[in-house]
Amino acid sequence: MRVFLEHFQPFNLELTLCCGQAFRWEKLGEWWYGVVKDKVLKVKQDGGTLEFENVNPDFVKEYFGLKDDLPLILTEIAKDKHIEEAVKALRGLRILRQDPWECLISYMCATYKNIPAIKRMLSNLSRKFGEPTVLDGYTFYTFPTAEKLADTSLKELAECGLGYRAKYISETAKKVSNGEFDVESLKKESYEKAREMLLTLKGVGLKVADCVALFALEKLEAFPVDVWIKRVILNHYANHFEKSFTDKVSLKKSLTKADYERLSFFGRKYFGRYAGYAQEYLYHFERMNR
DNA sequence: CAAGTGCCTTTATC
DNA sequence: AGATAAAGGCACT
Repeated sequence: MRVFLEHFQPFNLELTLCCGQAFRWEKLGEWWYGVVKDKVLKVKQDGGTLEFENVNPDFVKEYFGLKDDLPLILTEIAKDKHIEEAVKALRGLRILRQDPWECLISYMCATYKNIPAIKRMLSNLSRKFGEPTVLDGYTFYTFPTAEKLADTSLKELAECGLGYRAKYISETAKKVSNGEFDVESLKKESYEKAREMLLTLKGVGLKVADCVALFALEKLEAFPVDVWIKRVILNHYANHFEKSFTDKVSLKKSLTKADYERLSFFGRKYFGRYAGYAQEYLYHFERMNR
């Protein structure tokens, strides 16, 4: 099946899958393969056509953020020369609508890790505790359910390379599987409420909560601040803060809660209701330019 | 090649 | 409130 993209432009599949928001997509030959919920998706883009198999068109439009009015969003966030440059370079990058459970665990794994390491942890977890599905001769694994991870020993989790994250993930899996915590329902809540709820989980700080809000809960105003975004702000937006603040932030390697909130709040106010899009364009642009 | 630094941070403790 | 240390282990330089 295919979607003709004329009503969904701009869209760039490669950028959307490679910008570091999702960790389990791989390109095998001509096609991109990824597992979402219990399905293996197979996708490729030929210019103005998005071809896919194994899934219905509406799911594709939803998952790849094709329903977002990207021309409007890019116009709204293009507040200055620097982000204009990022938008120009990365036009077509969209925010995915990831599965909240998988996204939560993914970003809990992501703390203090680099992207290759995050990919390895998630691939280990899926291979060991997910369900295999074969497509085109390749074996893919669903992401393990909360029930499955709740029943997995800390030792087995640690063997996936999770380190100290294993106990937080185990604890969260238990809360989700026994119904004490409902990640899915946070989609219905406001950004503030969803964030507050996420922060009650151990292993979830401001950065992780903002990532889950943005990448899975449709809170496009969330503005996660990591080391890269901190760098962007110090290099291009320092004039929005007093010098004593930027000096302090650039000296210390980690952000205090208050520092984080200030930087994130700046992003939300300055870029507006689609600040999350601004964040992702700035993030990827900064990394691209090493 | 070795060794040091950095990593889409958070928690615990003071 | 804010500073500090610790927490896997791999990738990059």
